[in-house]
Amino acid sequence: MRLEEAAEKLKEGVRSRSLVVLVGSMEVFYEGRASSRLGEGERLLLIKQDGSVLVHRPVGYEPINWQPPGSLIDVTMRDGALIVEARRMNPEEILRIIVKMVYSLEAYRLEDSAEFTMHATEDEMKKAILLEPSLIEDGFRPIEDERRAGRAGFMDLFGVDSSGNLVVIEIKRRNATSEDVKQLISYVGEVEKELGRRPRMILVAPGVQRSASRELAAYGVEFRCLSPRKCREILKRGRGLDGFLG
Amino acid sequence: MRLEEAAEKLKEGVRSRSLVVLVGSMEVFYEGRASSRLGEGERLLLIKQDGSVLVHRPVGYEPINWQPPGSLIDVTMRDGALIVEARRMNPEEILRIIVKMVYSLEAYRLEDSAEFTMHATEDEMKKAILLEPSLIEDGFRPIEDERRAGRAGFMDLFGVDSSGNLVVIEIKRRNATSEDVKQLISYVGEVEKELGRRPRMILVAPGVQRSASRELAAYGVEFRCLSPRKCREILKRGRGLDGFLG
DNA sequence: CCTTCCGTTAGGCTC
DNA sequence: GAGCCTAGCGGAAGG
Repeated sequence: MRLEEAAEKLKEGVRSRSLVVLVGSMEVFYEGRASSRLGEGERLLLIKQDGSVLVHRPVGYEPINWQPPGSLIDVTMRDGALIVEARRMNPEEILRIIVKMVYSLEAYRLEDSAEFTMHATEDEMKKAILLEPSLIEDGFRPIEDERRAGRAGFMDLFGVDSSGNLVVIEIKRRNATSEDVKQLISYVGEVEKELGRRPRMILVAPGVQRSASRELAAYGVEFRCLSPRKCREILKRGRGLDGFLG
Repeated sequence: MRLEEAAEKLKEGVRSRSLVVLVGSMEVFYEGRASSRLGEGERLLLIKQDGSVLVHRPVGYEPINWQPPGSLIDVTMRDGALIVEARRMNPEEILRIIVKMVYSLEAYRLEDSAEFTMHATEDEMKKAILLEPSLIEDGFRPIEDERRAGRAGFMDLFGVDSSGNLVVIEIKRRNATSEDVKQLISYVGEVEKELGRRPRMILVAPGVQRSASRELAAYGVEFRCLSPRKCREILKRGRGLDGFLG
């Protein structure tokens, strides 16, 4: 496809807020928070309906260069070259793409209003524990959700065990880090200040990083192995029974 | 395009390790570390030469669903539906795309061996300071780059001031957090243990988060405002003069 | 292989 | 709007 023809099609696609898909050979320059240069090569250029711009190389998950939604897109021919510029302010950044050859260029008006749902988040792990407190241990009773721990922040879960001891629970959907242990300890410090009793500390996660496991022992923090996946199964079962979690 | 025809073209594209670009209507299911569902809608499906898979909605910088490089891709027709599955293990995850309609489907063998260069990273901030140590203060002399601070990790920069005091410098390309202050303090603790002298602590960043600014004062950490952009200008000037930084 | 840290992080949520 | 935190973070570097 001739570059002049491509320029017109690109302009029209951007003007009509279409999804523009261009495959061709191009150079890319970026200047803003950082700056980068990418020599000529064959790539995919994507301009979305909201002004997002993505330059994808033939490999890799991530775009090599991009501009986030809301960028102002400008298509021009200058000295026989097809130039696509995407600007944003705050921070002021510019992405300049010099298209040398166009193998394919199409614009689409796509309709996508479908709902996206994501499960097995940290929040769902908490819901599973509330549904089945014995996941922590027999006799555990949750008392408060997201209780404030002074200036340390909010505890994931606060409850009592079968002996009446206070229990502070920190939930992580990924392997626990020493940072998570510290966080739990800081909560417990606040609770002790406030209530005058030192609670048990339980870290709930699918696993523990090695560095964190040392600290668990050092600070007397207990660990319960629980994965998001298991929680999801529990919730599914729970929903199947009465569906009260919606 | 008929789904059967698309399936054949997809299979061939994946087999020949091409970049496959499909625009059409599809549902998406993901199950792995988390799980997600996305109802039918019009989207762009990208399958890269290295087994990366990206599903892009018409808006937004990020893919709504994806699979990283190295995924095993499987294209099948089942009950009249075109199904693309991308699996990975470790962690075990599966992405399933049910294609209902195909508006466009092309496969490309792209050649892209161009070099990518990026400037104004944290590393370049350090180079700027090494080039102009007075950015820290008059009389500052850098001694060591990435000096080990016991088990605390590696200091960004280690030097002495005009009075002969040791100076530990931590560089951040973004606003400094209280985490960064803690990191700096832990380095200094190790240095003090090792050398028996307590160094000055200087945090270099374009700004400080509010929470961190309290800690700066509390722990006697000094702050120098320096942005990646300014560093880039300094390096450019330095290169312009003699280009010895290559 | 695992751990740690950086990113033009982006995106979401709170204040 | 600014600040702060999380992510199916991804990716790189180091051990």
